[in-house]
Amino acid sequence: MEALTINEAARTTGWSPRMLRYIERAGLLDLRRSPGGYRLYGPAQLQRLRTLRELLERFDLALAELGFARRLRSEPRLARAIDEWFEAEPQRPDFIAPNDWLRWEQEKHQALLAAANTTPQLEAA
Amino acid sequence: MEALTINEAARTTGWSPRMLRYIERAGLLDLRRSPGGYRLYGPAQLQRLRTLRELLERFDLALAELGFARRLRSEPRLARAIDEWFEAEPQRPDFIAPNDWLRWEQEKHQALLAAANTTPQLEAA
DNA sequence: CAAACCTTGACACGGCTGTGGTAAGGTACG
DNA sequence: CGTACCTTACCACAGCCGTGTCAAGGTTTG
Repeated sequence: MEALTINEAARTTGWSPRMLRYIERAGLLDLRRSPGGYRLYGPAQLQRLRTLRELLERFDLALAELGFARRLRSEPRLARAIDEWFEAEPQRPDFIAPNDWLRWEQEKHQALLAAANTTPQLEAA
Repeated sequence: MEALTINEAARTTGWSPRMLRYIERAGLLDLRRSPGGYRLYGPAQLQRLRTLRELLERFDLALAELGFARRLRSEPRLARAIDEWFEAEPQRPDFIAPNDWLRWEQEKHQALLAAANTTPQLEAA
């Protein structure tokens, strides 16, 4: 049969079955299905799921953000419009503002980390 | 004085003062400040705010998404990592899945539109 | 100095994200 | 055919986004 069903895939990738369905729905992974409709996970999909996990963790990304990245690649007009907006008017309000946004991003992270620290955090069994 | 304070800027851009502060905080607009700390909006900033509004409407974007786009431009490693992820394994699970994700995106939009239709929707005065 | 305006910080609220459940019903396979 | 597994659909819930509003206190300017 050479392809895993959802629970098996869940076990070998670390995602919950629930999330595997969610990820498919979010357009981040296409799967084939068995004649009866079962999701089938082949080696490529499994690999993709593992790297997905790494990617999200490494950069603290959300699935929705990847979804947006995906949209950027599939809508060149959108990508161009955004580029133009950022490019326009070097944003210098006479005094270059010290990266206030970095602080803002970091606050978010700190909140997350604080929450994570109080959580038991299951290590790989 | 040649620079507007927040309420004046709000009136001429269509954003609420609240949102102007939010936009600054989200890192989408840098401003200079008066000696006393008042936000000062010059012509460049006002223009930027107007085009921002257009951009969001035209592509149905969220501020957070622009924030992410900004992050993409300022973190090349991140951008590369994401590119690689999407590039890897042409995602063909043997049968190319009919764009399920398009439907998913459209559902979101439909919900939004439905909501918008029941809303009075203020035309440019 | 006083009136009008600004600042930050907080509470509030609906809507979406990311998760976890559970129920009702179909599939796989010994 | 029965058991174990899968599917979709829905409820739930914390946390963040986009907004509004209000309070306490500083700034501007006549």
